[in-house]
Amino acid sequence: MRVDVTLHPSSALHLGYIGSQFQLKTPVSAADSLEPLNVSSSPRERFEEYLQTRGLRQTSQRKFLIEAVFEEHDHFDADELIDRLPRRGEENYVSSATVYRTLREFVDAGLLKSFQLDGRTVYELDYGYPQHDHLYCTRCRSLFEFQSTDLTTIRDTVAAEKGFRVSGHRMIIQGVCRDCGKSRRKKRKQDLV
Amino acid sequence: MRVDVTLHPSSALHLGYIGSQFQLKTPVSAADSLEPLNVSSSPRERFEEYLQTRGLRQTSQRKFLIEAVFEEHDHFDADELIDRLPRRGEENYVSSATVYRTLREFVDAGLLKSFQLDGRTVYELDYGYPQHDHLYCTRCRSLFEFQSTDLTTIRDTVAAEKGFRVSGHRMIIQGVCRDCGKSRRKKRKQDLV
DNA sequence: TTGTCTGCAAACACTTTGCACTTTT
DNA sequence: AAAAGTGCAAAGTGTTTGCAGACAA
Repeated sequence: MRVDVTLHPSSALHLGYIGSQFQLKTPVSAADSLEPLNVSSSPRERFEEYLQTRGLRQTSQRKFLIEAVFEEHDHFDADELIDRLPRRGEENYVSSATVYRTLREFVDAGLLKSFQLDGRTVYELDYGYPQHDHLYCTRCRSLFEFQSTDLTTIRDTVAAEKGFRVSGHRMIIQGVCRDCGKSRRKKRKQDLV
Repeated sequence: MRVDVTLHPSSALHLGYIGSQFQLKTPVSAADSLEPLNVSSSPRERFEEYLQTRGLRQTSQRKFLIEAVFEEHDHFDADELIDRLPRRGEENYVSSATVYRTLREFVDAGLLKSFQLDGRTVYELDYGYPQHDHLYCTRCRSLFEFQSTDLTTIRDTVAAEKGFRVSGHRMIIQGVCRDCGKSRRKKRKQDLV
């Protein structure tokens, strides 16, 4: 089963770790990115813990992937990730089946969050990052983050009215970003189709 | 190209029609559905207009599909629609290729809106319906609608801050609906994974 | 040793497309 | 007659899965 937004089931544990020593690298491509929170252990330590408590194994592929994923701080999909991993035959090659399997584990472990965009599954770092939502530029297809507590308030109010027990939400604002707006400002209506 | 939420490009025209004679049937399955607005022409008339202005043709399949789609007022995906259409060999059979093609046209024409959920494309009536968002029950997988002008206000504020020109948004609140909450209230934590 | 994990290839679900034929204009 | 639309089957995507051998515990 695949849910549009997958929240890690072990969020209690997760929250327990917020606010101490480990600090994630600041996002690179990220004029608009949010500051990471401090967390008590690295993603890698956290994942080890997750594996241990479930009797799962620490394989070279999993170790390699966690480094690869947490090196970058952008949104990515499975394909983009696979593209920047070693090819078949090269050292540290990981099959795409394993990449898919491992990404799901990262989501379960609370390290990544995933959602659907343009038909594919997009992942982003979750562990140590504050809750946020996205602006999506339909022209250049990039994602920008924003935070709004008001949004959460509305969410909870609406949910309460309908008798819903909330587990999360996904808000995506679509439009044209500043840069794309600049470069193509004079587009005529008929071209917008 | 497929965008998570597809807004019809001809919304100016669309809006021009709100507020007159034609009134869509009230949604059926709809304890939680919103009231349709009055619009000046039926979806069918609107689609004819759309076809004419583009030099496209009125085929029996298109006529049949528009009736079939606007008969129901729920959310649906291509598969569900195909299921309630005549089978191959029967009268009025429409191939699934044509169903897919036509659904895209309905979206272009501003009759339907589409978005992604659980990996598939979900459609809902747009023409003559007010802007709204969704609650999604992850247990029974049903969608409920809600309206919130506050949400739109937040959206516009956020977008303005980031220099975005907004074309739309998609908010989905996930959780467990009232009914599902009742029937499985005593689930233990370990089962929730 | 035991059970998990991996890579491979095949399967999958959903959607799109090329093409020859049909239909609308 | 010309252009657009349809059905069919085949091809695409993006992702999952069955299985035999590889490996961590």
